[in-house]
Amino acid sequence: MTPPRPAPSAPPPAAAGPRDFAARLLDWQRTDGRHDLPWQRSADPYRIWLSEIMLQQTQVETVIPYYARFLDRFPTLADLAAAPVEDVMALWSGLGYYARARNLHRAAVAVATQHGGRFPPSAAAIAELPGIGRSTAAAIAAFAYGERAAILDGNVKRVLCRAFGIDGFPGEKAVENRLWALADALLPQAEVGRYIQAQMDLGATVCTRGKPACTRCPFAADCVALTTGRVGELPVPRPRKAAPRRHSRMAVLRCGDRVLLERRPPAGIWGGLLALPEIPPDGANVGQWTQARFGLRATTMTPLPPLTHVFTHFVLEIAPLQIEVEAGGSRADDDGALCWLALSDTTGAALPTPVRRILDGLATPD
DNA sequence: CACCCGTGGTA
DNA sequence: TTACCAAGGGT
Repeated sequence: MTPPRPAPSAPPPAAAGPRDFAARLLDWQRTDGRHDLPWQRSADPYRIWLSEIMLQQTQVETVIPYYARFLDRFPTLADLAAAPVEDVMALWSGLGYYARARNLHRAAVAVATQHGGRFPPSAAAIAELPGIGRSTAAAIAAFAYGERAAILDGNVKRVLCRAFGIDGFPGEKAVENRLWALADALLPQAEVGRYIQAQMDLGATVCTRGKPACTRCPFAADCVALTTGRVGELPVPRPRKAAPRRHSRMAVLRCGDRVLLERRPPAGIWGGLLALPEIPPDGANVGQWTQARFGLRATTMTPLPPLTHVFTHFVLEIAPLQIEVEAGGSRADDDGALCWLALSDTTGAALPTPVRRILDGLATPD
C-alpha cells in the first residue's frame, strides 16, 4: 500500500568510523585473537562468571593463578555456596577489591537457594545478582548462552572512542550512554560470544592504552583516531581535580638596590635555588620577624603586586612584601644560606621564575 | 555524580 | 616520584 517513496536525498548520517565493524573484528579474532585463556575452555556459567568477576579491573596475567586455585577448591557453584565466606576470602587474598569475593559468595548462595542451583538464564536476571552490573551480566550471558547483549568495559570504551572518534571523558554519563548505544548498534546477529571476546582481545593486545599496535589493527585504514592523528588523545582521560592552592608571603628585604635571598634546601620545591625568604603564615608582626630572623631593622613596608605560579601538583599564590631595612644591621647568617643580591645582577643568579619576576618588577626604571 | 575499593604495571 | 590505568560495581 505504501507508495514508492522517493529515496532520501542523503543516506542516514552514518557515524564516521569503520564499516562492517563486527564482521571485520570477527575475522581478525579468528586469526589474531586469544584462544587459550583458561576460562575459554568451558561453557559452564559458573566458571565464566568467576572469570569475569576476577577480571574486573584486574589484568589477565594476574588472574590466571588465582582462577586455577579457586576452581581447584570450589569446582562448582554448589561448592562455593556451601563454603564459609572466610575460605572464599582466603583464596581471594592478594587479588584486591575484596567486595568482589564477598559478593561472589553472596551470589552463589542466592543462586543455590533462590534459583534452585541453576544460574540465571538471561543477562537481565544475571544482573540482579550482587557484584554483577550491566556489562558483566552481558558478558556472562553472551559467553554462556550466546545471548545478544553488548558489553562496555575499559577495552570496548577505548576501542570505540578511537575507532569512531568519540570525544569526551567516557566516565561522563552522556558519553557513556553514547558508547552503550554504539556498542548495541554494532552487535552482530550471531557469534556474539566470539565477538565480545574479539573486542576484549583487540583492546588488550592491539588497541592498548600506552603504545597501541595500530599496524596490526584491522581498522587501521578507517579508525578515526588514527586517520586524524588523535590516537594519543582518545579516549579523553579523566579530568584532573583542581590543583590545591597554597599561599605564601615572600619578604623582599631591600637595602638600597640589594635584596636579601635565601638558598633553599637541596630537596623539595626549588631545591638549591636562591629564593625570597618566606614570611611565616602565623607571623603576627613582620617587623619583629625581620629583626629576629635576620637582625635587620625594618623602616617601611610596601605590598607588591601578587602573582600566581602553577606547579604540576599545586598552585602557589604569592604575596610579595617589600621591606626596606636599615643598612649595616648585623645579621645572623645561620649557615651561609643568606646572601645579598644586587637588582642589577640577577641575570646569572639561580632564581625560580616567580622570584625572578618579582625582582625584575623591582628594577628601578630610571 | 563522586567516591571508594587493591594490586600491579607503565610512562 | 607521581599519576594514571586495568575484563566495574556499590553506595
